Amino acid sequence: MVMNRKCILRLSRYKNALKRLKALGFVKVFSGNLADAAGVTSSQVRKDFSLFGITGNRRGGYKVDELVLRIREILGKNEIHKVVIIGIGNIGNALLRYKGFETGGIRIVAGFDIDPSRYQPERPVPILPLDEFRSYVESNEIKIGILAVPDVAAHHVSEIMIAAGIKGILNFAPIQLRGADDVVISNINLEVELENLIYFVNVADKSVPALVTEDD
Amino acid sequence: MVMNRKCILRLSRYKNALKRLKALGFVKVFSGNLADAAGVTSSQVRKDFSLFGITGNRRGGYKVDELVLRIREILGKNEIHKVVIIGIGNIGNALLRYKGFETGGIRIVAGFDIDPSRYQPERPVPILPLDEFRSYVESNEIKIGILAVPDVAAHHVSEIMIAAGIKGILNFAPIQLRGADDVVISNINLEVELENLIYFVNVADKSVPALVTEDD
DNA sequence: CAGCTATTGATATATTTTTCACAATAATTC
DNA sequence: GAATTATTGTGAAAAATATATCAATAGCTG
Repeated sequence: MVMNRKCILRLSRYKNALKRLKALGFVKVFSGNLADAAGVTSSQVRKDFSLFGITGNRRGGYKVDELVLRIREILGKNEIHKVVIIGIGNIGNALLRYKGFETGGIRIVAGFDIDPSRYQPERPVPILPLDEFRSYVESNEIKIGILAVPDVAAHHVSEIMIAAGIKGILNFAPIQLRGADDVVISNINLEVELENLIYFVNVADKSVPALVTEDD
Repeated sequence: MVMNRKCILRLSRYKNALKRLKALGFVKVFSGNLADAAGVTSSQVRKDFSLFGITGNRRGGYKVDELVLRIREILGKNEIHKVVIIGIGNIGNALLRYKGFETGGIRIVAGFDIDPSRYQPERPVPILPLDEFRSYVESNEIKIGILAVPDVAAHHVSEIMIAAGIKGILNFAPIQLRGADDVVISNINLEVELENLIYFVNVADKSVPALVTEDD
């Protein structure tokens, strides 16, 4: 089965698109509707679905509720997933306070930092010393962590995370971390993204054909 | 010339890798060094370079300083690029205060919001009423904007940005925005990224071969 | 300074990803 | 309820992307 990261990313987008379509009153959708809402082709939608064995009705499309449930199941979103953050600076703090995950089965449960002035162990989402990271992760069976420390610390901290048993890291530090054998790492690099925009805005200025980019 | 978004993203990463290699004392690099540092193959590095007419010396590799300068030139990073943010909530505020752009030629110059309690017009990086967005963008010739408003407002605000003359949008709202003809949009969707990690961590649990993902 | 060696740059090959095309078929119409 | 139509599901084709190969050659060695 040829099923890759991009395909999963699209699955998440389909789920989001479905949420919007549902809010608009859709009870069933056709691959074309979803394609429009998610910004892809209808072939792509059907192909993606076929990879995961998602089926609809010929001529009848897909029932929105069933489809959402099926996608959530594939994405493992029918359970709650606990997530921790290391590095409670600007970005880490913002993510710690970010609302809007919970509906989707993602719950940020704790933050960690080395700076004692940032500790807030009594809060509902506590900010704890980095020293306590490993025991917390182990006793709470955390698998996913967000890394939001300065670049110089990033590699070191990623090793701490992996040693503690974290299996998925969302990395905001501006260095490209590489996953170990059984650890998945997603890198989000704001500067790289902005550089990309700058590049394409510049070439557009030079009247090269317009460009639209997707994330992935 | 087959030059796509991914290729530009890699160019940014090469630049970052070069910065690190330089700090390590490298004066010249071979495609293999860069490949290792950036997590790609050496063929990929040379292919990317050839697309932009970047040349080295056979047997002599590439001179780090020249290479960095050339890449910066291609990315348009030898000038300062002014960036604005709309939506000074958690994320927007964090980005407004984020250090580490300036070295790279990116400067966040102002934030905008509809909530008067957030206005701070006297700060070095002022937070201004959204009403003033258009005139500010026009008189300061801003081309790049970060969109960090709640999902329900995202589409509307993106139209305001485009109407004001913004040509590149970095979108943090959890809906997939689509670019107009001459507007480039990059979507960063935290929930989608986390869902992705969750998926791959889950399949890894089920002892499927290990997966490592790259951003893009 | 002739021969050797490592590396680029370019072309060819392989792989991955997307789109196309259409048979199968479920809903709708008459 | 037969004919028609719209939509899925999938295998084949095309396009895009990445890797491998190798001749050309710049630098190194003795």
